[in-house]
Amino acid sequence: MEASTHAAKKRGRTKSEVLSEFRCQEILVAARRVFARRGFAEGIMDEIAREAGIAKGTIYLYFRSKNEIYKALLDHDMKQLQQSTLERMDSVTELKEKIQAFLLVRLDNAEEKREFFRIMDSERANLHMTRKQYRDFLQEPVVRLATAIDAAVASRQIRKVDGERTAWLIVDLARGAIQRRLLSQNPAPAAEDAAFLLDFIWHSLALSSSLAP
Amino acid sequence: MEASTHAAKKRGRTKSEVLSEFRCQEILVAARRVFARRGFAEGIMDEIAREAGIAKGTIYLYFRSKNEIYKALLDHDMKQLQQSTLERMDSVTELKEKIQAFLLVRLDNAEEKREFFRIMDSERANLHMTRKQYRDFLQEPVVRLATAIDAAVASRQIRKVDGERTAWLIVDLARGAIQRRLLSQNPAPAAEDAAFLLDFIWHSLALSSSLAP
Amino acid sequence: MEASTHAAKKRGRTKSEVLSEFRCQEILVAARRVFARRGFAEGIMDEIAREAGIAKGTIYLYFRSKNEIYKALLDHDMKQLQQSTLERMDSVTELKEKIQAFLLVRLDNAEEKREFFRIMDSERANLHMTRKQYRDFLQEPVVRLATAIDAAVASRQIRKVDGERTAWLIVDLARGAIQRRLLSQNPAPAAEDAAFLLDFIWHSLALSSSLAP
Amino acid sequence: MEASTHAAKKRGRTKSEVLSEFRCQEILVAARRVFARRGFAEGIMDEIAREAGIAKGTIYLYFRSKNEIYKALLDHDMKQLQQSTLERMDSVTELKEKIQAFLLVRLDNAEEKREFFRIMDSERANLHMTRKQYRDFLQEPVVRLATAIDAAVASRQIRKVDGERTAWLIVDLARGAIQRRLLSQNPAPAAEDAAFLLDFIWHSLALSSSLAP
DNA sequence: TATGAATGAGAATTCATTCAT
DNA sequence: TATGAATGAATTCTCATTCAT
Repeated sequence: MEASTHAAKKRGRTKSEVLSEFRCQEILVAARRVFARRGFAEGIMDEIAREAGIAKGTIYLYFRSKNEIYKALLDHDMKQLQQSTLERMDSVTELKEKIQAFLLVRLDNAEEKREFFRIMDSERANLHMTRKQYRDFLQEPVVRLATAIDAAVASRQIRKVDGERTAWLIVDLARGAIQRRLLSQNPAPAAEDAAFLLDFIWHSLALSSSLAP
Repeated sequence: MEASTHAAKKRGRTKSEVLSEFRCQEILVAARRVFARRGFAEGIMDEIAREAGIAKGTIYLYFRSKNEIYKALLDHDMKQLQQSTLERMDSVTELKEKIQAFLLVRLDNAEEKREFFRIMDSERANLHMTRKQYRDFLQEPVVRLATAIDAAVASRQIRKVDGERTAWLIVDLARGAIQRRLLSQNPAPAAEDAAFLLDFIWHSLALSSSLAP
Repeated sequence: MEASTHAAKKRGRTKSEVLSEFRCQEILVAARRVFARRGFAEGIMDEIAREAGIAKGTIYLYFRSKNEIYKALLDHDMKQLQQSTLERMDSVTELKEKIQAFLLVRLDNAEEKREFFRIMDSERANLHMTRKQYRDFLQEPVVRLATAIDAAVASRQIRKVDGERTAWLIVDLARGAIQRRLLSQNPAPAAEDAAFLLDFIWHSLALSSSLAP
Repeated sequence: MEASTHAAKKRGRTKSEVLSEFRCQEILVAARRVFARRGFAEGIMDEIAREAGIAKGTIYLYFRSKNEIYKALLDHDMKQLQQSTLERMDSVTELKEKIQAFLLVRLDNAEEKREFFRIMDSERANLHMTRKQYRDFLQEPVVRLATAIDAAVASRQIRKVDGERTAWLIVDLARGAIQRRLLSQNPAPAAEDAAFLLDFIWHSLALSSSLAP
């Protein structure tokens, strides 16, 4: 895959290679819509084919089975979300900014990719991914957050907390916010939700709060 | 079982009513296991029957359809979780205690009822419940938390926050913790996770923390 | 059957014999209603049981199977219709009266026994009776009619026609009239339909009509 | 078949349309046989598939359900009988000829289409057609007969009778004759039965018969 | 004898996958 | 490569019949 992409850039891929990749994308786009609408079991191949504007049989030239499509879809979308999350996080330096970047990119994405998030929450997503896959998907941004938190602790910017565990809490808060946004008819602007979360989180991490007993 | 039959006779239920209810329970127990394993869609009825040790046709004496079972199951388990959550929360008075009660009861339950939580996270749970039902299910404890938070704000026990929004965050944190516990092989004791969450939340709510910019 | 009935008249049947026959009748009455409503395939045993006010299992103490009930029902009702038809026909002497008697008894019966007539027209009635049974059922009145027609021909009361064939036509006319009555919402009085048929038939049989070419 | 395919190309149907229609016909032919044999209720779809030499699933590419097939079948065959009946009746002018045409076409058809007539007599035919549909099916030829009868009355060709009622009698006679022919092993030639019926009818309608009291 | 819960074979229908064109 | 008709295993649900009480 990488090889052919690379070669293609240099001298133009063969027509059929381009076409082939294009078809794959078309199918995944259609499948994403259909799975998001119908779930997995009812996500019928006929409907994917119709939505992609090709014949049912054609799908099998590009994917071995319905399962395969599902997995490819999950993999593709997870990787993409992963990547844009990391990019945005790496573009800032301060912990608070990193947390904000994380929250914003997740909430924004959920807006654009309702479909993906529906799928991610679905039963099949669980059945199709191993636990390991699922953790890995979440892991990478958690590691960045954790590292940044640990650094902030070390430099006394925030109170002493366990970096990894805290990072997971941030992920949970983002996830919950997204789910509520998906369920609600007229969600508040993403930025507002993000701000509220950041405020909550930052208050918790702040130094020297004088707590009630 | 015998005990309950005995009790039933006193309160006037006929033997067959008791038996009938017992069968219903048996079926629901089996269904819970199977749905948690397989999700909603695949070859379920045969498996539920096998798991319950009865014939397929028998199921239809007690439930009109597969859907019906699913809904009964959701309804039953949600109500039970609801009830035990509210009981524990109502048994204490301070906000911090209420939050702690909420967290503990959710985490404990998740331990006992892995299956229910798997189902609750599944796609079908969303398809089968109206949004309203789903919100209502979460709502009640949220309302209690929100009320308690607002009261604590009023009496200057904690800083000024929006009660309802904050309550939802607490729910999200609990949910996330549960999911991670379900995925992990050897989760930490529930009490420990609860303590960590409570600490995080309470730091955030505390009065007069001096924040970094 | 005859034997036991006879004995019973003399010294009272045993209680259980009476009860048993009573149950049989109850079941047949219920079955007639249900079959007429639902046809055979959908004529569910549960419904018959409910309609008869007994338990489903009980039916099987009196009839070997659903088929058996159906056949018993057909047999019983056919015999009864047969008998009342013959009685009425035998109570008069003239051909015209006999035809009239036949028509009236059929149309009247259809009124009372819509249910039986619905069943008789149903697919199962055909599948359950051999052709022979079915002909036999119709045959007996046909024989009487045919004999009377032949006699009337011999005595020059009517023109020369084939008795048996003509008898069948009369049966057909009665059957058609009944079917139309069953389909119509407000059928005319049975006597009126019968009069119209008799008029039609009698004009056909009359002597020395001067026909158009 | 080839011929029709060829013709189709001229008139612009695609090959697949022709094929599709052909499959539909195949299925209907098979269904007609099976329904005539078994009635509507029992294990039909497998048998239709076997009889048509295709897989069960294939049927559902052409018909939405078993019911649909039944209705299509009824509709098709009724329309066809209707049409040939009317054609034959319209090709002659005299009442007597019209009656004869009606009788002949019905009896002839019954010969060719035993199966259709079995179905028409079955319980499901009644359940599937509204009363209105059923009457309409019979109605059209009845209207023609009735009109012709009324005209013949007006022109003093026959005695004064109610056109419509009399027309129904003719239909009943044809129906009865057909049923008897279907039940009998060696029925007389259709023409002979038709002649006998016509004779009976015509004697009844004739002018100035001097009736016995 | 009477019951009605339990049974399980069998029905219609769906849909992922194959394959001839 | 692309098609979409054909396939048939798998699924849910029904209901005549049995059987323990």
